[in-house]
Amino acid sequence: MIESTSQKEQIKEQIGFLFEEELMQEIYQVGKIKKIPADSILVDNGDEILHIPFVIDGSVKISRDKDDSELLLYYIESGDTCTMTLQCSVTGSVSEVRATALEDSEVLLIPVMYMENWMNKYPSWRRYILESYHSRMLELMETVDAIAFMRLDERLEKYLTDQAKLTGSLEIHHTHQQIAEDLHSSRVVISRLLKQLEQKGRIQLYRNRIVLGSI
DNA sequence: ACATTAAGTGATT
DNA sequence: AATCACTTAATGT
Repeated sequence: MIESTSQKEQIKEQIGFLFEEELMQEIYQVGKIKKIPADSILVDNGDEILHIPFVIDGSVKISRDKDDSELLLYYIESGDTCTMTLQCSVTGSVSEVRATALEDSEVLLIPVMYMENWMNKYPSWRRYILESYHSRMLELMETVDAIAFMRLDERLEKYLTDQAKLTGSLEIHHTHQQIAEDLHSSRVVISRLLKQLEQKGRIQLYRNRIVLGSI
């Protein structure tokens, strides 16, 4: 239950234009706001999905996690939701992915029991869910393309610019190790490629910090 | 001052 | 492009 007026305002701003007023009222009734500190895990591999998370502030990274190694799939920004969790909510299965907050973020949690009901009751909800599936699928294909057709150095540059666009900052606060994990490579390789980019004048390197020259 | 963690580098596969 | 082995640099206690 969302009571605070300011929180309602914030939700309305992020997703209000998507849904009719009646549905918004239901969302206020059953939704809960949760704050997610940067780098904390929202949903992990194998977790049972009881709520559908909508990102209303910040951004979340969705990654595959297998045998201690990771691979970044895509990001979720404000107003979006993760399709994997939608899938799980319907089938009652567990999550196949991990969701990590990229920065301090806030999510709106909706218990899954309302999902099907809303699918029938609200066309706007149905449309939103289908569109969400579609765009997540497109993003996934973009990552598949990148893995299949781009060299690692190109992928790294794309990773850096994507990250910058997402956070609206030219500074990236990740270690080389973390970047290596996202790209499913090794720290040494990433360090070398970053060094090359620095020598080309594209970026500047510091400890725990990378500054992009431009996007 | 010392320990820990992040980043840089040559050599090898 | 990955891994090993090692060095150097930055940061925390």
